[in-house]
Amino acid sequence: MRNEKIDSTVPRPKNGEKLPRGHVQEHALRYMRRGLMVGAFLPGQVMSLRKLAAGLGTSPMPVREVLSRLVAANALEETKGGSVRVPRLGPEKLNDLFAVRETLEGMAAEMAAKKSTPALVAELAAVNKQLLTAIGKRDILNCLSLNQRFHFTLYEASGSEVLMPLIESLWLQFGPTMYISLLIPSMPWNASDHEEILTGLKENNAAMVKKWCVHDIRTTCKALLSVAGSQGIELPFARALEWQFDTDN
Amino acid sequence: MRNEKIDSTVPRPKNGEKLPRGHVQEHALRYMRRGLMVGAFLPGQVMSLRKLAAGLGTSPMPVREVLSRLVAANALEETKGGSVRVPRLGPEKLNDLFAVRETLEGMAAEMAAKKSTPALVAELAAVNKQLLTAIGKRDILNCLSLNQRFHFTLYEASGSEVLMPLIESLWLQFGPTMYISLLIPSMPWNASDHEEILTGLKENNAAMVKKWCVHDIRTTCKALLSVAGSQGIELPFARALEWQFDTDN
DNA sequence: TGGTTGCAAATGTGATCTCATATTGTGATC
DNA sequence: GATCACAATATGAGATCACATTTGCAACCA
Repeated sequence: MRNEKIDSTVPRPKNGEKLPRGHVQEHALRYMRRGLMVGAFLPGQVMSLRKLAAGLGTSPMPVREVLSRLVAANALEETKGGSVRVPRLGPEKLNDLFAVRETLEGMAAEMAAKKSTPALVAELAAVNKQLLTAIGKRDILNCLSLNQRFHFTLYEASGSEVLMPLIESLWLQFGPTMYISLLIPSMPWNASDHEEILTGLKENNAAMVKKWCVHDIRTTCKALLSVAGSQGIELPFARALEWQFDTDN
Repeated sequence: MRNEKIDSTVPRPKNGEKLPRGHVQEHALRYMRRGLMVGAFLPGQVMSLRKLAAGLGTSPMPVREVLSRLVAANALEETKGGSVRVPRLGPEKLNDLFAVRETLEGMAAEMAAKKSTPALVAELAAVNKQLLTAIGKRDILNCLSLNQRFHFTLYEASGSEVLMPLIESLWLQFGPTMYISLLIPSMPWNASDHEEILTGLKENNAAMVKKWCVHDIRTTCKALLSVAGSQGIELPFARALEWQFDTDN
């Protein structure tokens, strides 16, 4: 993953080429989701419709639709004035969120384990190897990205079209808070749970996979809570942050 | 609940009165959600942006935003042409959906039981009494509505702001299919599980509440599967149905 | 100096318009 | 009579506009 400056402008058709229907919206949605997941938008930050549209080089129209979807997915919340902002998660809601994560992702992990294939194990092992490398290099952004890829690859293997959107909604909710909070202390990254998950998959031990997946989630929750203030994550230098990220997913 | 013909027109301010911000959208959203829950929209039916807007007496704009949200909540799916339609649920997805229901709603029921109050039990008992009356009168529409109120009242008591939206998303997904399928046979309505839930609440037995809540869901799933074809619910007379419903929720 | 009021910029909402595309209906052809 | 092509219509996406409300800021008063 290259952390090069994003070209937020919507890719236009080169010269008289076809442009797919709903192309702008799709791009805007990816941009927003990626931004939320990678910490480009801070908890509490209000998103201006017009500014976002200007940043993307489009009219406010597609952005409105995208923001609506994100509000519906609880990734954003609307203020009394109709604006939307990134939710600030207090400890109690963080606990709620991660309790549901344990339930839902534990279920997905168990389902995935029951239909595991050598190909899946190989892919997960490869991702985890990259993750270990990123950890070794203290490359936090890649740690987060690869950790997400590991989990989602596993959950996708469950084959449930119902579970995935729900899990994605949860990740979008805690994403901004997590990605910001992990910048404060030097997070002691640890992929040992992932190794246990891989072992469980190889042994076709669904219960073991579920157990360590839940353990991984619980560990993450504790880490987040240890740095989360009562009013959610607060960063004195938050405003100074301006993440640059790319949109390839 | 009165099943009078809905006045789909957006309520306008009487005479120079204040009109709340986002009033039209809110009305449209309620209209759509209600319609999905009460079987006004059939699985497979495509929703035309302009027709819906015309029916509501507004411009397509608010409707677009509402449809976006419903798509994000997986209550609607978009066709290749960009239109949206009510999803048709096959048996496998129905199973998926109800497996997640068991997990999520079982969790909510358990949480609710742990913080149950006499007031909650009284309210649930009252709703269930109405439900029994509706069953006795073979008032299917009220059965569905009251059954929903029973479950949601229970889940709300869990106090989880994370769980509720997810559960609502699930209900919106199977709502149309369920409300249509229950019109085919004379469904043997049975609220005995609800009685067990009430007993469990009174005895502060969270495990019992969860157990019977899951049992209730599983029973519903079996009933749905028994009438669902391989391509989702099919009704020869589907097109002839035109439900009239009111929007008070 | 602290709180309040008033004005101006910014913002979201809803409507209207254009355009490219998808859908549908009709007619010609095999 | 069925199929395919083409035209007419319908539809969604995106842009632009108008307006009421909210927000932010600054001047002003206590």
